Amino acid sequence: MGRKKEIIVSLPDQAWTDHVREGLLAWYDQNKRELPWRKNKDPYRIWVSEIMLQQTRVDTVIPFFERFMDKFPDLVALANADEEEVLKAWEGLGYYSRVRNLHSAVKEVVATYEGKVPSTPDAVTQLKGVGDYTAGAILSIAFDQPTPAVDGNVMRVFSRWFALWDDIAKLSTRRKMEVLGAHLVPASRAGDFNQAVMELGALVCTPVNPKCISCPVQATCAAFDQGVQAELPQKKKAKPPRPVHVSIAWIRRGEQILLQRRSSEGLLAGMWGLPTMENVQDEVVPGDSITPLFTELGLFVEWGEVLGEYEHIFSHRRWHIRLVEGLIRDEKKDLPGEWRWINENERTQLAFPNVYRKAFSLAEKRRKGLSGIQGRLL
DNA sequence: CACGCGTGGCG
DNA sequence: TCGCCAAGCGT
Repeated sequence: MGRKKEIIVSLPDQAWTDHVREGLLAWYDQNKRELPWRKNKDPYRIWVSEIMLQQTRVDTVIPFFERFMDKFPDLVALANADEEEVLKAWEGLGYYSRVRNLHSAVKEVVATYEGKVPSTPDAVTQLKGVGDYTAGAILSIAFDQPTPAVDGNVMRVFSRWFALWDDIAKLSTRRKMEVLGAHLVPASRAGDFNQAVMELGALVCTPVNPKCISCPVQATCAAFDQGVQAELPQKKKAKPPRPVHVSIAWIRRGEQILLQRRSSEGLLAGMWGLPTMENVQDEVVPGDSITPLFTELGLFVEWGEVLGEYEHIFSHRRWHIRLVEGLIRDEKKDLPGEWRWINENERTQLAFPNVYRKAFSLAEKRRKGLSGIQGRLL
């Protein structure tokens, strides 16, 4: 009563384990990709790469990682950087709280651990943004500790290898996989072994059309033996993104544009953007209305023409966007800090998520397009 | 446990 | 074209 649910998982015997470790490590030595974070075992570089790789493909991460390392070559450089500069380096990579957590954790390492990434499970896991997987990856890859590192790849590989039908979206399933991983990971080359399983998942044991024909563990794969590799892993389907109607305001004052820094919590936290309103499209009528949002700012805005409409899909929201010109009629007071008038040069210093970069290009294209049409008509 | 949190690539 | 996904974490 009151104790944790026991994890039941049958473990392979020692001879089998020794054998598959050898095979997998040999395959890894022959087939591993040369990746920028594999050049050395600097815990800082491993850490940054693991944060970037969360829910993100290797090919997407590579250029971001290179630029990030040029800008912040070591942990102290990152700790001393301004948050704006750090966010700018993450611009376009998504899941922006990752980098704010990383920045905060790196400062913590400077303050508490003399700038050295801690190497105990408790200390690493306590770092902001570092969960069980990332802790295991850092400890095994950078510090050669025989810790499991169970991510989506590993769960897919294990699900097939051992024919496990548990839903991998469940926490209890991941715990089970961690028990397996802890059993399989060798005392030496722990990091290579963990990366070998992930590399196998990325290159061979892929989500669709796994390349079983060239798989180094085919002979011991339960799913292949039963012909069920296409049905594994079991995973509950994600809910589709919820549609939302959003109005985005393009408000100019001479050469300047009105920008708003988004809240430090929630969607696109801490990023800069254009003034954005949900579910007010009916109120955005060219020629008349003034929204309450701008009234509070002492800003009197008349809606102008609709510059364009587009859609932007987040993981959980589908924004149906109407980009509307706003015409400043009067200004009463100074703007609060999260609001700024910015010209085009200053804009390049700030970090914007893609949804607003699309708005910029649409607004600017639209301006050129209009003058082009006018030129022809007149 | 379920949900919030981005983006780009691929079949 | 579009649904599905990819090296998760915080709450």
